[in-house]
Amino acid sequence: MHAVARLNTPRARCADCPTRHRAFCASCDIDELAALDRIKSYRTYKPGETIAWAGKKIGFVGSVVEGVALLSRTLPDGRRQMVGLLLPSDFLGRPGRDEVSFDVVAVTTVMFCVFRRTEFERLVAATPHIGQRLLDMTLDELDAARKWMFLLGRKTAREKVASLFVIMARRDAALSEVDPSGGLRFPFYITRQAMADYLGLSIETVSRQISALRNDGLFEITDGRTVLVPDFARLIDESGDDADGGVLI
Amino acid sequence: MHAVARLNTPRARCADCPTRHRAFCASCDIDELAALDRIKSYRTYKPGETIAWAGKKIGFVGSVVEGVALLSRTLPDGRRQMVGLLLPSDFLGRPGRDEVSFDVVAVTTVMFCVFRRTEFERLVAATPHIGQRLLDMTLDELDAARKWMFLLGRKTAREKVASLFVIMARRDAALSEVDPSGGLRFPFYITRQAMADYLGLSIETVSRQISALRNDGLFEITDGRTVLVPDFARLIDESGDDADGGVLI
DNA sequence: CGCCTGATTGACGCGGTTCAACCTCAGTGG
DNA sequence: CCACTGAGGTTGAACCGCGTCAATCAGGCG
Repeated sequence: MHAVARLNTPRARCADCPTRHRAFCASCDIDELAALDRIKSYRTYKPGETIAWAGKKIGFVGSVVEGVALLSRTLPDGRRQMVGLLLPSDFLGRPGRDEVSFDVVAVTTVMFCVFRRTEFERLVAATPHIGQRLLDMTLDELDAARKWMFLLGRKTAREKVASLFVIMARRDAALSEVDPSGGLRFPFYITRQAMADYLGLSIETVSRQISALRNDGLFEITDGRTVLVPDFARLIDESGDDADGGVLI
Repeated sequence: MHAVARLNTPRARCADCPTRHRAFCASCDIDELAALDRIKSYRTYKPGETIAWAGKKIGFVGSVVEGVALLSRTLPDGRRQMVGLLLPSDFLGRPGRDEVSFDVVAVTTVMFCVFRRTEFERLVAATPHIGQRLLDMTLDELDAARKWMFLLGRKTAREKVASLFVIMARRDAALSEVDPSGGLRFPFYITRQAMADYLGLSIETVSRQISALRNDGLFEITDGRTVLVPDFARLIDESGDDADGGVLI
């Protein structure tokens, strides 16, 4: 489904894009943005829609403008592992290869700013700092993936669940620019199934660990969608990360 | 320890480097190699030596010329997870940041071709296709890390161990350019501890699974250092990867 | 020979999965 | 208005895979 209707909104101009200063184009100047404007288009996906299949071709590359998508791999017997998240400003696809390695599925409605792959490759070749920015973003993702590997390989169920709440709190605090060190409150919409896929656990274990952490006073869940953390430092303790910030993302 | 002695060997010239066509400099021309020759130096580390500590600064960036190093993270309570491998042609460090996120330890004697970070950054800015090559290599590493996440999160101990043998076989076959589909034979020097750190298991479980796979005829270990796989397809079956090649690295 | 490091094997128990029952809540339609 | 339904979540009970602890073994080296 193409977001034709949106092409006339202010968002259609790169200079007004909400991800203008974080996406692959962060370091582009006015002229370069104009060049992007000429070759980009928008594409949106509905919640649950598959954006790309593991091992299959996608003809485009693109940057998330709004919404959330996730990368995962599923075995024929049903085992599923989430391996990454696409948030606004994250990039999907790579220059020089036309297939993706993982299933990409929209969680919310997702809007991408997309380019034909060959056209984008030409652009990168002509605009070196786009490549540099992509390199920087990719290195950050690699670090995050490796920290995640630690969680999957070595943390207990309780630590995994606590880690996830720490991450969600951090991410929310980063968006709303609140200091997360004291008590804090944030919304959460993720299902138990998604948490389980993320953490390499079963949904039952996730549910039990959430109950246990709640009983131990590490957080409350009011009205089912809002988490309230009275003492963030205690939650971090439970997450099993050492002091120097070995925290995901 | 600096490999001063080696500076007069043929290897000291980039054009003769064994990683010439695979490392970050793969797409450099003669003139660019000459520029690299001018600012590079070599540095070697002994087996077991720590090359960099997680969260600490390293003043240089560099490319592995020979040997093996590994990236890992260890918690104060001793839990350890390997999160990556540095093989010849792999790159350590990143432009624009002077600390590493993981411990880097030499497994064998490792020789790096190193650059001062600031100098390397200038080089990347002046030579765009170096950045592009780094991006490509980093994207490959990211894919590998994500496949590894699947292994850590969802595979059984038996599948993990089988996967590791598949990987070692593939890597050896790639080096010696032998078709791995039939029976094959390759050396292995990795300790149980390293395998356990790699797979997110205990050494005892690794040992038991190796015995089980051996008893089931999936491979033999002659003389303690050589693995013999009579039927590679069967081993792949046991690794739990689906057909389309969801295999690490 | 004794020592040390790495590997194997067994016994045991715990943490997390599996299977299953039940609960809540939001639609939906009579 | 309430019964019905289905999806997501919680909780319990039983099982078992893997970690832990410990004993033993094999090989390399002084």
